[in-house]
Amino acid sequence: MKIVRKTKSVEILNDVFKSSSNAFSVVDLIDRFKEDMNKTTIYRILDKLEQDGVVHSFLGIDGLKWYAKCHDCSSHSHFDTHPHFQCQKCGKLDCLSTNITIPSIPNREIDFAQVLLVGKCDKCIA
Amino acid sequence: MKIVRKTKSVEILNDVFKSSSNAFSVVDLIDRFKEDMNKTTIYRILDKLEQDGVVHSFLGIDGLKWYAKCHDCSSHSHFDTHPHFQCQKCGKLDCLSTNITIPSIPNREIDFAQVLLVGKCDKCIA
DNA sequence: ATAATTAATGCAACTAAGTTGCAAGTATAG
DNA sequence: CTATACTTGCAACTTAGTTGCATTAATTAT
Repeated sequence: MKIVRKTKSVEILNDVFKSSSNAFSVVDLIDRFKEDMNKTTIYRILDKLEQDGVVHSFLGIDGLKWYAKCHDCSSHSHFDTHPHFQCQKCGKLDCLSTNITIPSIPNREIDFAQVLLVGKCDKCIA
Repeated sequence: MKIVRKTKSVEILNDVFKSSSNAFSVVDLIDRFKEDMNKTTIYRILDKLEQDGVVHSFLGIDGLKWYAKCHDCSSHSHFDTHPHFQCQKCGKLDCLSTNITIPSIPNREIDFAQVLLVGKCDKCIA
């Protein structure tokens, strides 16, 4: 359920998120660390990091799973309400700091929201 | 690219969206019409209906593809900016009529947004 | 420091959504 | 009614993500 032992794999993945505020897709991480660890291990460690409140996860426009460092997540509220932006051209994805106000809907309990803005990033606009 | 011939399968799927404003997952539709048509056919027809501006598609919280009738979609702007609500307990998903204002982000071109609110529906709150 | 405990890992096999190529069927134009 | 070309079914495939189990390794107790 939580990360208990400091293994090499845990360290590697922790470093990824410590050294960058970017978001990373699991598919990218699997490819990037295919020499270092098995994809199963990656899935399992990311899952635990999320439960520990270190990262949060969400889906990109193609349904792939992405992870990024948590800023305001506790292990109780895993879900940021900040929007994510994905470039349709290069596929890159960022967390935006803009906060989104979630409308409250009558007769419904809203636990969290996923807001994905899709378009072109600065490098791909030209 | 577009629907050209009125086949039985096209009629069946068209009726689904004509007779209801609900959203339907492809997986559900495949199961529901497994006697009537092949899953490949369903994927292909839904794809065309979307290009024709009859329905719009989006991903649910589990990454599954959903379709719902378009209200304000033209075949040029396929993407509604209304939010979708999915119940975590029963899995049901609705289009909400509330409009969401998409923030504009400096140095980025935003083409469309996907807003998914996740929580409990009226029947599952109790 | 060493042994015992138990979590973490690798591997292979699996599941499920969605896609593709091709042969056969069928709606429509003429 | 025939020819054309769109549509369908089928089987095989791709890919993300999951599971079970035997093995390895981090941590705790001795």
